[in-house]
Amino acid sequence: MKYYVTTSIPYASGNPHIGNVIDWLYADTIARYKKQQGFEVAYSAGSDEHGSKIYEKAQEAGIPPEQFIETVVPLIVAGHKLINSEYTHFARTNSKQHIAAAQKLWKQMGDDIYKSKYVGWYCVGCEEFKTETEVKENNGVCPLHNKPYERLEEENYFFKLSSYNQRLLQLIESGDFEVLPEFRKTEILNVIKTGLTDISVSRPKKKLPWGIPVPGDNTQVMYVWLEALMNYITVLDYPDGADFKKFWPTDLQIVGKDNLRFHAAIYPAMLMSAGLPVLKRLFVHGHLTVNGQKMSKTIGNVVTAKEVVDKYGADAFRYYFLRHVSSYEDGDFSWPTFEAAYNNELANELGNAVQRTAAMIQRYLGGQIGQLSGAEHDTGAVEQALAECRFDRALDSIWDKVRGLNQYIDEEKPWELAKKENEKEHLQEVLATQVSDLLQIAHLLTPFLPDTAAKIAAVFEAGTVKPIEGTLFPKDEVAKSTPAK
RNA sequence: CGCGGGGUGGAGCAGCGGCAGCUCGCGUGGCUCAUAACCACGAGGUCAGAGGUUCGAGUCCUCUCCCCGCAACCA
Repeated sequence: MKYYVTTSIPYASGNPHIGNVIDWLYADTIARYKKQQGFEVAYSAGSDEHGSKIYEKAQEAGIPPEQFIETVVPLIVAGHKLINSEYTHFARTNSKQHIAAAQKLWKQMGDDIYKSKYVGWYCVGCEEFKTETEVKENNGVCPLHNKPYERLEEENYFFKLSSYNQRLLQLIESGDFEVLPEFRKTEILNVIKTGLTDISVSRPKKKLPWGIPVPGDNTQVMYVWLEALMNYITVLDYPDGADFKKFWPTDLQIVGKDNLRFHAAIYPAMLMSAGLPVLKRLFVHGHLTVNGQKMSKTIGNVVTAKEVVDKYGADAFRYYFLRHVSSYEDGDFSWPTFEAAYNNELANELGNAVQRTAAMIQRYLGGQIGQLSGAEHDTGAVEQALAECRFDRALDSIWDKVRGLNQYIDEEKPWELAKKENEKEHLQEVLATQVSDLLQIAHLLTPFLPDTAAKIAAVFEAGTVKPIEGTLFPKDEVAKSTPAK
């Protein structure tokens, strides 16, 4: 039983965006879940290291692009560490392995790639082609350079995407390639139905020196996104590597909604063209807003994963973004909402349930838990939610259990049982049920909040209560260190 | 008529044909094992608007208004 989950790789031009981090969070949660279920799991992350933006940034910094990307990759790696994202494979598109494999794939696509001329509006000042709309909006004159756009021809390689229309429709409609959520499937089907056109997949090397050379034509380099999409394959050491043979095809690809077209249309077409099995499933998540606004440097509302993790820890970060950011739609972050979730749910409901249970066992039973009830737990709701990538719902239903436990404690009133000599046995049963519930909760929580789950399990696992040093989700500390905003 | 999402108590959301529900916040009460935590009860909604289908509509259909996102080879 193998499971391969892949995440879109961020462009290595600077610090990773919190949107990238959310990608990893979903992937990591699924990876841990599948591992828990006994699957052998591969989880790939990486960095996209070619293209004009990186080339320009490197020039600005006065260093060669090879060197520039080495300054960015550690930031991406650090981003994973920050939130406890444990990828098994890391794709670097400037690695020898990737370059060689990408060229192999290009050749594998055979006649689907052909040379043709691209004709468009070009601004000599900007040194780039402009879209029809942009040209129209500016009345045919580039506002930056105050020069009219020129009609220009350029030789490019093209990918015969148009010939995959029918096969893509069939693949997606049949569910052989599943697109989640349903409305994204509708969306991409509409796009495909209006007709996909062939797309340019290379650029003249003169204009874009930083890329992978087209095999057999060193005047052209591959378009960045084309070879970037190949990372999911090349990272497994395509075509002969053991990992490729074991893990391909991808079971679940995770992308943001901005990437829908690339990953739901172009990418599967490329795979078909190269004669490879198509990925099985694509999960498209939404974007994040801050205080209801799009995150933007201009507005100045950019929130980084680091700020949040530094203050509250990786598990609190994971908790908020998995539960309170909608898995399907766009989600919002704000400090007050985050802090409310932290205090009410993590500290008061979960943390306190652990604490009161541990304290009562120490006080009433001398720390000895005794016989656990072998009560059956219903985990169907969590499994169902995860099967649909509804991380938010999955945590909702785990929290139903947390609340249920607190209610149970209040109904049974162990502190009263403790006063009655003839209720000793009943008391032990009640407390054992609490422990069994908490162990169950910890088990369910493992993929979502790995550290927290391990801490809870450690308190009760041994049969004797081993209190946590400090507190799960300390409230006071946080209140002190974060004055009201 | 480019494509998609959304408009439900103060806030955030669920419900998608059968008594309007959840969390937060607010009010009242209970409890004392616990991280000033926990539990119960309550107030608060003409489900964006109009029309239609139906025994019955947030829920289906039509139209309108208002938000948001995506796309238009330029990853």
